[in-house]
Amino acid sequence: MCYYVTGHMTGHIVSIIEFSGKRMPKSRITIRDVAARAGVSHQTVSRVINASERVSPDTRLRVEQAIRDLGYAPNAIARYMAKGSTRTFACIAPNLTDFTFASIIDGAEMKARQNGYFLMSASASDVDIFKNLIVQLVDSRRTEGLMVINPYIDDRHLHLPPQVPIVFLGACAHSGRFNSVFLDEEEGGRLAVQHLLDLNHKRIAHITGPRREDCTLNRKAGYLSALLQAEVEPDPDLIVEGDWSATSGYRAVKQLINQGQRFTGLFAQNDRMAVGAIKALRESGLSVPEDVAVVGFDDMPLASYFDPSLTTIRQDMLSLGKAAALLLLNAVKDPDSPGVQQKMPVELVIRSSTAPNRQEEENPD
Amino acid sequence: MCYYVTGHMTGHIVSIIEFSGKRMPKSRITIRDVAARAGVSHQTVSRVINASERVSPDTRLRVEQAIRDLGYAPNAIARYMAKGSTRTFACIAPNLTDFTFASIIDGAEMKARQNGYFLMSASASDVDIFKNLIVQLVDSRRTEGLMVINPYIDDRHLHLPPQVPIVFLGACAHSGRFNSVFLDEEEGGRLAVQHLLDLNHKRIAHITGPRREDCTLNRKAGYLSALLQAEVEPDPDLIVEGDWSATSGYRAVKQLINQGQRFTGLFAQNDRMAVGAIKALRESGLSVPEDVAVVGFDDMPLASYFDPSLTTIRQDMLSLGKAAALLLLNAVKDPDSPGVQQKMPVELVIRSSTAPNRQEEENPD
DNA sequence: ATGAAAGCGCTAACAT
DNA sequence: ATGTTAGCGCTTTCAT
Repeated sequence: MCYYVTGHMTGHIVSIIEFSGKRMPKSRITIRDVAARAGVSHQTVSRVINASERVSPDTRLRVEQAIRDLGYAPNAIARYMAKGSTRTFACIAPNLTDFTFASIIDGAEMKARQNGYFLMSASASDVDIFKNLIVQLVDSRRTEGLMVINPYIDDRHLHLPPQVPIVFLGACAHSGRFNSVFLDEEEGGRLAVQHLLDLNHKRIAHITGPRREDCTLNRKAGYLSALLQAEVEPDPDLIVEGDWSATSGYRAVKQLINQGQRFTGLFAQNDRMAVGAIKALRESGLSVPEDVAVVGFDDMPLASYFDPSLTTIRQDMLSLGKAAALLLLNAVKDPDSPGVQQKMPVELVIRSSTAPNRQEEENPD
Repeated sequence: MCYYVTGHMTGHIVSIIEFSGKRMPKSRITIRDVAARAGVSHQTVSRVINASERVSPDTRLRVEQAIRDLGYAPNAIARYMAKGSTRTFACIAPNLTDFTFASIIDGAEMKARQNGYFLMSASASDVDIFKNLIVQLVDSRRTEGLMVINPYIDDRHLHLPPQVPIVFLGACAHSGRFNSVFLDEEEGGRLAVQHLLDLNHKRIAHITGPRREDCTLNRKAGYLSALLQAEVEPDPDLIVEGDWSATSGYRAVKQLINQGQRFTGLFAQNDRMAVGAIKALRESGLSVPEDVAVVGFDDMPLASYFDPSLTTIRQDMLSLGKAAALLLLNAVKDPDSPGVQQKMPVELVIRSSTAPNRQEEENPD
């Protein structure tokens, strides 16, 4: 039951309703109010709410009662101002909508909260925004630790502040000053290509991410390493650079086909490009996996619902986020602890884009 | 170039690197340090950093120089402690990974930041976590405003605090105390079904979301309204409840088919269920759109890359988030302002799941 | 076991 | 135009 008056189709402000049931008078119940009511000093109240040592069971009860009576809740700002700690971490990502980023943030937020920390997340599409965020978040001491997702997509890693512990996500830190949590990208590439080799493919095309990103290089290293090990000569003409978008995967395949390249296997560095590639292959009259077997990377949501369902490399982004939060928590506890580089495992998920008629093992959603 | 030592396959901590380039000595440069160096009172420094009124150009320069020399940055906590304002909003969603939620958060964060506010986001999978978050965020005055995504998925809307302005996202507030920003769900349902009717379908199946959610009811109202207007008698047997997951869409269709229901059109209340439904249809030997035309809802990422590409209802979640942030900003400025209910437009996107051989208008990624 | 005093870093309200 | 005095709501000494 909605009280708004209509105005549909055009969208936008529809109606304004009764008075806003005026909010409470900025409830300013402080530790002193509680103290007064309990007939103790404000300090005793402080001791009680800090679950601290020596308070007589009797007064503790009285104070607790007063707290309940007054509906008192400690002011976190004042508290952390006195302590000099905000119990807040921040996470900066290129955007918040990419599901891998979102999963990382979700995981990190959970783990942080379990430990009494909050997480502010912000998106920085370019370096200027990033620099600005650093000032707002770190220089002004709003946060005690920083998570940076994809620090190497541009020069942002050159603008990191010295005051707080930092953890990189999705890339191994090039300097020991920082912590990092990242996937075993190379192993992922290797698993993907090994799988294609096992299916007897020799000419395996490769669509990479943007050249400058670490992750691109590492996945490609895995690709090369698998070929090498199988004694298959890599063909540079089969490697095309994309930009992670489905469209770029589509274009990459069109390009390969226009160039007359022959290949029966294809490894795309993410699922979106793989999906775009499959579309282009079909448009060219090639069927997947019969003519070309395709492997992606990410195991994105609904990867098993594409046609054909996607063989891909699976990772646990939630764990990545949790691990990052944990590193930050440790670094806050022990500021002189060394940077830790933590590599997370990946896993091959075989579906129909490489294995026709294979019984799907599950349909994650 | 990573300095870590190997340890691949198994994952987890890989190596520990050189000393952490010890962080700066908790730089505690305050307004008074600056004042001393500039030879003025701390209050004058405060005036300068607040870009405020009367400071002589001369002293202003001196102060600014001192700030630069010392690398001073104002402490946001202290500042907001003195002012009683944290310049922070919070957003609570069922999870952070759903792309619609993530888009809302991204949009809200941008708009908030443009206006000097930060956004903490947190996921609350159940009511207990939600209640706990309210205490941590609102009662302890960490935040000045609250965004709640999907407040009606459970009883969480009954636990909203009175101290701060609140905006609901994805559902119209049942009470005027709250603001809300929501889609024109009913219009979406109508557009979807009208489209199917226009294609001459009469027997149109409907897969809904969970019964208790507002959004489910509203989309269904649109379905019914379109049928009614076309003088097609709704058949309750064609309506099946899902849970938004692709699997539930799959099951819904299996159920309809097992019951021997006949239908040539299908409207699923979100794209994931639509995708699941299509899979089930195909397994039953029915082709889409020839035997059954399918419409989804959301225009999720890669919706145009499924096979067939998905006809669906598009919305602008980023704008939804921005609008919500704006409402909060207004409410903070003017605490006695009434609750605003803002309805956002939706749009039909026609692709091949209803229109065979249609030239795709674009391939969003 | 409890209280009093000082201060976290800043801003607001009065001085001058 | 600039300085002085009080806090914001809490925690941390240090007394008692």
